[in-house]
Amino acid sequence: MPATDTAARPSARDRLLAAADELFYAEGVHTVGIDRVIERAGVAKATLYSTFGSKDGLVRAYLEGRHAERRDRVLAHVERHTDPRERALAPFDALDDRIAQPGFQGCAFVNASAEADEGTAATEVSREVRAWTRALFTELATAAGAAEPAAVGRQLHLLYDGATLSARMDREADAARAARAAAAGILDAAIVAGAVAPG
Amino acid sequence: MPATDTAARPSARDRLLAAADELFYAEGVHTVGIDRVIERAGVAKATLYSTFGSKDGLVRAYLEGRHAERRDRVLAHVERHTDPRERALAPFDALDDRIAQPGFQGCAFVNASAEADEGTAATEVSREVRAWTRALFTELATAAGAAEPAAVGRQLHLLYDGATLSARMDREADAARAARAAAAGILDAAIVAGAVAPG
DNA sequence: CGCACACTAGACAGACCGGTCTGTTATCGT
DNA sequence: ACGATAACAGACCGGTCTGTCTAGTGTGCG
Repeated sequence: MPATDTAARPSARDRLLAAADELFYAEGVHTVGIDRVIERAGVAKATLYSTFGSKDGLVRAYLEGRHAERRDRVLAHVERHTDPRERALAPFDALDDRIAQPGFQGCAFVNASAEADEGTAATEVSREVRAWTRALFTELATAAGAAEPAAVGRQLHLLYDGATLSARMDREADAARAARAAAAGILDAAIVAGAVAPG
Repeated sequence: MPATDTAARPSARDRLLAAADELFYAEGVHTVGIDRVIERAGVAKATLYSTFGSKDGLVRAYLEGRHAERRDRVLAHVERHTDPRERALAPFDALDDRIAQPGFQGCAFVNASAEADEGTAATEVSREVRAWTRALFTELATAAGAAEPAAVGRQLHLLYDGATLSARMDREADAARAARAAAAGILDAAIVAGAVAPG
């Protein structure tokens, strides 16, 4: 168990994953070849293939790592609030943080699946991620007492996607805040409607 | 001038462009190689390079063709209406038509520039397209008497992007209609605000 | 006719791709 | 001390990529 060493060099797996994360996100899954990844990781090619099986396996691990990070970051923002309205808008604050980070390149899942074939890691992980995001917004809209939580959750999701895309394509730093403002309007209208027309 | 022939076979240029449009859009600019394009077009490789200079030149021509098509389609929908509110929402109807078309694969510009380097045709044409779209929404919001037309135009643009993305990623056929409903809410709130607080 | 031009077919170059394999070194538990 | 395990470096494979080049074929025009 070499990971037990104090202050030890990260395992080959971790170094591969870190290198893949940086290169794949910055330059694209298709653009970056295996050789660049193993060079940055300081790892032999055989180790990559015995660890991840294929390039697609590495891509899957990279995307699942991104998904876990995003989930944690978004939920952390949500759980800072108790007011359900604030909780429903919190994902936009999480996105705002992300956009402000140097090297922001948009949604890793959208980028990776833009030209991916069916049945590859990119399309499969993306499907999970999108389902999770949609469910989150729907839950938050329900908790906020929106009249039609499924429809409202979906509209929040549209704005969330639009902001991510605009931040990437237009390099506009305040895209998430613009989306948040629009989301607040939609949400408030739906909450009022829900209160006005109770069961 | 061989194009003068009645019912003649399209020129090599047109066949190349048609083949590129189908293949690049369906499978991606990176995925599809030159050989597949020239095979489908029934054209020699030398002809491609004497006509477009490089693959990137062909990609540029493909994307500019997509831009022209989109511009015409959106403007046609806008000009069906005289009511400025309906005009501002018309792009969502145009998008709804597009999504319903078989083989819809999302935004060609987003897909092409997902993993494109700076300075390539994909990033350059995408920049133009996005500026045009933003200007359109801002104009339409202004004409509709929205209180803050720049902010409203931007929010409509966010929803437009989100709907395009969701239709592609989630295969939801009514994404444009959901976005249109949200846009209508935002627009109406802004028009009321504009009327309530006049110059 | 003869010339210019646009096109076709396909070999070729040089780089890069994902993936396999060989051989070596170091570190572990026993 | 010893065998197993994991990692290393890097050659190698078949295939694909963009782009160039040669050579031959029609076709319209003066």
